[in-house]
Amino acid sequence: MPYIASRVLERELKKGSAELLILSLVEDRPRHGYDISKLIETRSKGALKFNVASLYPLLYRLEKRGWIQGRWVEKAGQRRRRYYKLTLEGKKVLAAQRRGWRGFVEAINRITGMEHA
Amino acid sequence: MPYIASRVLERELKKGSAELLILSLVEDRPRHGYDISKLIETRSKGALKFNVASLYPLLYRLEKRGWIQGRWVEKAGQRRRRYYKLTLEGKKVLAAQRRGWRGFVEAINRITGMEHA
DNA sequence: ATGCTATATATGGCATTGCGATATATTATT
DNA sequence: AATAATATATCGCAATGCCATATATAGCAT
Repeated sequence: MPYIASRVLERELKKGSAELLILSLVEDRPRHGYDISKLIETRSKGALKFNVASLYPLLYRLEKRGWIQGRWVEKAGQRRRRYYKLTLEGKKVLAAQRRGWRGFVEAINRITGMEHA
Repeated sequence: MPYIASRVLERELKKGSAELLILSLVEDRPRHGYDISKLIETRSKGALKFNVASLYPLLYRLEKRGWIQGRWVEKAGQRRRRYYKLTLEGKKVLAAQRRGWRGFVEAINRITGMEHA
């Protein structure tokens, strides 16, 4: 029963940054859930992997809060997709979350002695 | 009912990095719980605040895993304190967690477009 | 035909766990 | 006498991440 610490850390950390990730990814263009999950995997080079059982409920929560707005898109020969776009309110939240993220990283680095990271 | 996004983010993120913070703080010298909680507050300039109802159970968990080792220190005119020191196993875990943290930050920055942060 | 993989969304339910609230104990300050 | 700071401890609720599973479509291999 080896305890793989860094993997645990990453799994735990992903939770808190999930909103920031999603909001960032729908910033430039509307995206559907599966697209978001794949983007997170590829852009992080496999370091982060979003479980769909976490992703979809989170998308619903963000939409309920009015940070993203979804609409169904039907296309022949394709399963229907729900594309989410960032709302005006969402833009403000994203800006705040980016500030929060930066401040948080600085705080952690200060405490753990990783200034130069 | 204003939704303070960055505060939510920080609270959520703190969870995952809690182990890294504690292990880092007992790296140079043994420290007791209250000391650790105060250090996190001061070194982060108030950005991070550890709830004691989270801190103490976490210390027990880390000790149970063998990453830190505690011992009671009694001193006249003082409430008894439990000083935790980093074990050999803990040192390895801390190194792995630091690598994990760095990789995680890089992954997030890549995904959210904050390379230059 | 059949099975497997990728795409795409959805959810029941369990297990984890963060934290508000509260408690106990000692010392110093007002 | 009351309050604040130091120091550790825990009950119990609420939040939520994810395993497992389900549904539906399309492409490709066997």
